[in-house]
Amino acid sequence: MKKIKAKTSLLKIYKLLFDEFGPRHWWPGDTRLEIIIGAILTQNTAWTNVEKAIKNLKKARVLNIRGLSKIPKERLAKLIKSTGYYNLKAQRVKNFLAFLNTRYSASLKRMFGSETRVLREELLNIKGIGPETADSILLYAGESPVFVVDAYTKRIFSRHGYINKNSPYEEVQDLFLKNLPGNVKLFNEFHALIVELGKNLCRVKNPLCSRCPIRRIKNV
DNA sequence: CACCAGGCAAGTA
DNA sequence: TACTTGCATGGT
Repeated sequence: MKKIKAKTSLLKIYKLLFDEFGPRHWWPGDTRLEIIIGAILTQNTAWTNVEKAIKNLKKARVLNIRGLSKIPKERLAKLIKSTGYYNLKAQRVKNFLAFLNTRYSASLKRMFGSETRVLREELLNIKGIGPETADSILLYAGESPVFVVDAYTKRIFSRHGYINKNSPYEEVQDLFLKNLPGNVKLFNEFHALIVELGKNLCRVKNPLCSRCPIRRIKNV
């Protein structure tokens, strides 16, 4: 009977990544609204392209609830052009503001005062906000203990045998929720570290990528 | 030149 | 249910 070693705990992996990359200081953004808009704009897009758009919105003085509510969609699209999919994203930003204005009478404070599970469902009902964007909003703007799953999370943790590569979003999320303390700061940093790892080391298809920090613990 | 980037929705089979 | 495709600019 061969002994099967337990997998390295997620908390150990977190510590390993933190030692490797250090604090990521997420989410970059001055206000909750800026974080929310950034979450929409960064969909399938490099963050550097989002920074330009955020700067444009600030310069045009529309990065606030009233400004984004009133600005014509066409003008908004021009301001966020650098993020790609600009027509689509302009509509998505508009969709969020319409929701915020009608459901929570234009108050982020009231919105985040809502119960997390309820608010998550409401956000998912907005056209253009899927699970990753909704959870990013809840964690980084709302500071709720929600774990954000992205393509890197699935790729890395399926490659290392923690999940199947085609596991649905909520199943991957549960792995982290059930094996980590529900701590906002931890969830914040862990997701950011996973993105950093994905960007730097795990792009190759080879599952035995020797430079991967996770591999430094045997049998991970 | 090809490929990817902190996805999502709608359409097809 | 499980793929596929449109969306589109900017960096490497």
